[in-house]
Amino acid sequence: MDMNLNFNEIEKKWNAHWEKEDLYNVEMDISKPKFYVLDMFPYPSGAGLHVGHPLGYIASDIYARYKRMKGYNVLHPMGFDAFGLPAEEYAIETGIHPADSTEANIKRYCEQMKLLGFSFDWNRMIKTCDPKFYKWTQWIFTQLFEHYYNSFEDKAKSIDSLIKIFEKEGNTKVKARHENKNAFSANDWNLYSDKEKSEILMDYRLAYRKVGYVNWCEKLGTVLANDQVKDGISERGGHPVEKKAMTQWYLRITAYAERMITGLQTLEWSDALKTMQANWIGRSEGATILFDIINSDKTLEIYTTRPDTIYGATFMVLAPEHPYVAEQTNEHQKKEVEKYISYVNSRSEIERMAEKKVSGAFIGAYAYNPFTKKEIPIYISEYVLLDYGTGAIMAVPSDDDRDEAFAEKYNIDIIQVIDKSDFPGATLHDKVGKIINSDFLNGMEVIEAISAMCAKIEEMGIGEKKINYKLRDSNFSRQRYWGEPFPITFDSNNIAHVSDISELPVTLPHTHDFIPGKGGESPLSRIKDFLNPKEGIKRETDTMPAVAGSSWYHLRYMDPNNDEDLASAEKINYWQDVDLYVGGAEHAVAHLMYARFWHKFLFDLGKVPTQEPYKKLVNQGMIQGVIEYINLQKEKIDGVNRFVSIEIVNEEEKTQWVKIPVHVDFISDYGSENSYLDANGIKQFLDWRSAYKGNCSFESKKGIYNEKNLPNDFRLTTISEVGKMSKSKFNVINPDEVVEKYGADCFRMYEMFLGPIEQSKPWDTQGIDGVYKFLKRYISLFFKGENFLLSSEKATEEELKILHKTIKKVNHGIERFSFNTCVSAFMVCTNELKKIHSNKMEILSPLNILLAPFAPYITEELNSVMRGNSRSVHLEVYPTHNETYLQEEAFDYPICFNGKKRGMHSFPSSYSPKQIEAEVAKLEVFRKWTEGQTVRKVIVVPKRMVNIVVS
RNA sequence: GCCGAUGUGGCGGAAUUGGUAGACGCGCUGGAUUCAAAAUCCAGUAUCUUCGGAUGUGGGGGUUCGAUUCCCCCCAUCGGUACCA
Repeated sequence: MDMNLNFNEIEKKWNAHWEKEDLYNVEMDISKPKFYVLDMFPYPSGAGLHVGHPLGYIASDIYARYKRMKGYNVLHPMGFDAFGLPAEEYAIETGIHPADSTEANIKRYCEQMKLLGFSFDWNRMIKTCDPKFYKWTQWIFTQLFEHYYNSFEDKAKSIDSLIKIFEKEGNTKVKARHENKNAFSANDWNLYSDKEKSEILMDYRLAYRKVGYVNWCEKLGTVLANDQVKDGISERGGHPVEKKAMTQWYLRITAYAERMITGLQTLEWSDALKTMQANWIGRSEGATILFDIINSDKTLEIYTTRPDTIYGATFMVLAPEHPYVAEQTNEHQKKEVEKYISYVNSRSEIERMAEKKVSGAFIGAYAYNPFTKKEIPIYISEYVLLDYGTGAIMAVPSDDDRDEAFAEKYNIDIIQVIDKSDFPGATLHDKVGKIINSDFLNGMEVIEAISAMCAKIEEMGIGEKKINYKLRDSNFSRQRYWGEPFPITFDSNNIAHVSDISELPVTLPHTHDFIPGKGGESPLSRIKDFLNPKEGIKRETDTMPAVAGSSWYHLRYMDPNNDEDLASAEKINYWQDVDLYVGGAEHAVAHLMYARFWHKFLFDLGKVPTQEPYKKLVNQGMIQGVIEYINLQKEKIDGVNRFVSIEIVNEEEKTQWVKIPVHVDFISDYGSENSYLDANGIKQFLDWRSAYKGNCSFESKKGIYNEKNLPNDFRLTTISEVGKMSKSKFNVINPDEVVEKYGADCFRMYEMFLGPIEQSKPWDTQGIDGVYKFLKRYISLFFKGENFLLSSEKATEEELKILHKTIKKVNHGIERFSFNTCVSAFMVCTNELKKIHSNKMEILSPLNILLAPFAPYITEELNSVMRGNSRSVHLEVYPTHNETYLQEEAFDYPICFNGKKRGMHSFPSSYSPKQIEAEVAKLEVFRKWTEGQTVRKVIVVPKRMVNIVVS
């Protein structure tokens, strides 16, 4: 072995070795406790793995290796989230089939990941686009279709059992999550046609079809989920999005809203994430109240969280789309209402978000306030949303700022009903104060009044307590090619049927005609064999969204090749749930909500033994890239493009310049404040953007040059901005070159050394030399001169202290997920051992084991030389520290008076604080110091100080 | 607006969770080695200072013998979210 290790060589050697030995293969083993460490699997993008991806993978790998060495049976798999829009967009651009580009990207990702020495069990690799995998995604969908949510038992039950109830007693006694409120008897049910029955059942299913307003993106040719739309623009591609009524598949996630809220308490997730989820679900307690409409037999149902303020309700507001608008508007107001509705429809999503105007129209009808006994006008306004609550509100201008603004604009009475004078800091939203002007509620506190009013309306039979959620059922249809087909067929009556398990998977047909159809036609509808498998049978041609596969993939890793079940009961029972889940916070809502929902559903089916899929979750921060631009003058001068170094562009003229992004590969001093393009970089830039070739000038303090006469020391300073690493910003840094230069171990340790993994930070390689130096110094511990030489002498007390101190710090650091402090501990340890020229086997062997999860290659190599190729260092037991070596014989205690240091004294470190206190009192100096003062107390902080408090 | 997080040297960041703030690394300064460079090693590196100290963890107050850590108010940055009744 050579002291100047060739990292790339030993990486290749050990990778091959580990693969041959199948070192990281894991099987069920009931003799060991299990531990499941999971990374959010990546979407295999064309840009390859960038330096940000591995941040989480390295952390989870260290933890997985650590747990394995602690005696756990660790499941640590990796796979690919392979369905989705980007591959399809790429396919439309290039004609390359998504299956082919995805496969190529996966291959590249695998190679890159293997390079980094992760201990994944590659035998368990999964891809969501693999029919063997999506067979079970489809199967779960069939189960959602075949179940409804029984609110009485608070779990999903089969549709068959619901049909039996309908046949016996109709739907009046059924407590379930559904939308339609029409009641029917057993007799009614039995007389319904198949078509009618199927429509009623559809209203109960957990996977159902309905007409809904969806986010339609014409450019992408598909429907998008709410969280794929940002500011009225699609997250992917930035195209405009509009509301459109379409018949779509939905998943009744709202049925699980309550369980998803309560479940949060059991999770070891960050508070930030838990509140994000809680806000997304948006639970609110309130009541529905019925208001009679004057001169009509109809009643208007509203939802409010503040029934106590009903004496202040001076008008009603409906959503413009509310069904009553058409039937209750009187002749006189018709014109105005129609005008308002067309105004609302003309306003795009973006406009509505940008400017919130107070606007509305009176429909000419009145409602009867059952408490004030007054007739109050009914308005429509866009600030009331159709799909929240009942789509109608009682407006209390004294206690809601939107209602107040509306009342002011339309000159409606405002009646104060709450006296908040006892609560000076309280806002309109705070539920505090005394009720006034409210008859029987007068004098009550708000909280008290709410329950009194709830009781009253229930007694009067005009309303009831109700819990509402902001969470909406999730749209599950995409009119796209590259996704899981639905296991659904329609018969000649257009009744939907799910495929039997024997017919699964419904394979995605191979075609090159994957361009989205106009107006929401799915590409699959153009494939006749797929569309009409049999005479009179039509298949569903939409596909599932990308979140489908990732909602349950954690279970498939447990038993990835099972053709009989999504995973065998035995294996699910053994592996249970994910103990540690690591991934980016960008999936905080969508993916984690779906996964929790599906997991709970599978729990109801008895498929999984746990309520929650991911026990502990760590969100790694993003490693951002620096985007580099050069300045180009907007106007060409004599047909010449003028590029100017930023230090000579002055502030006022900034508007005359445009920023041209430059590929980071051409930049010198990348990531530093003074990054620049040198002459060579400019040449590369011109080869890359050949349109500028031969017609541009470059200017810096040095002077103006063209590409032909550029001096070698020319520098064009660039503008650096921190932003997401992305192919389109030309700032993706792949780990490959870093690994080639410094080695995988160094790359791993450097990424951990950057700081806490939860934090986002821009990538820079400024400090990587420090880690590289550390590794070289570490290796040099094992050498004397050029020769590998370790001493078998017994270790000294001092050496043992250094070792055990490090073991303690590293163990503690790993447990807290604070890997940067672990790396520091290794550096300190190496420096200290180096200083005393320690080269004892007894010290270096355990130290090497300690370092193994961080630097798997180097430690394996050293281990094999040290112990003669015996056993992989990764199969060793992780060292634990021995307290006795950490104790010092004596410790110098600063003696302080009221916190001020007055002297030092040495006490044996085995002394307890009490013993020290007694000893201090006996000291000669103590008497001298305390003369004439009262000693209030003596505080002994072990290994820190003795403080004497006097007054 | 609301919710959440963060704020410590020139920089990335430590601090055993209330106990000597600035570990470790980068950068910088000086030195050794070298014909020279790289590499390596050694020393120094918060600020002010009359060299005894004084001041310092975004700002202001509080609790405490003692606060980066706990409490209250304010400021800044980042992330999420928004007519949700």
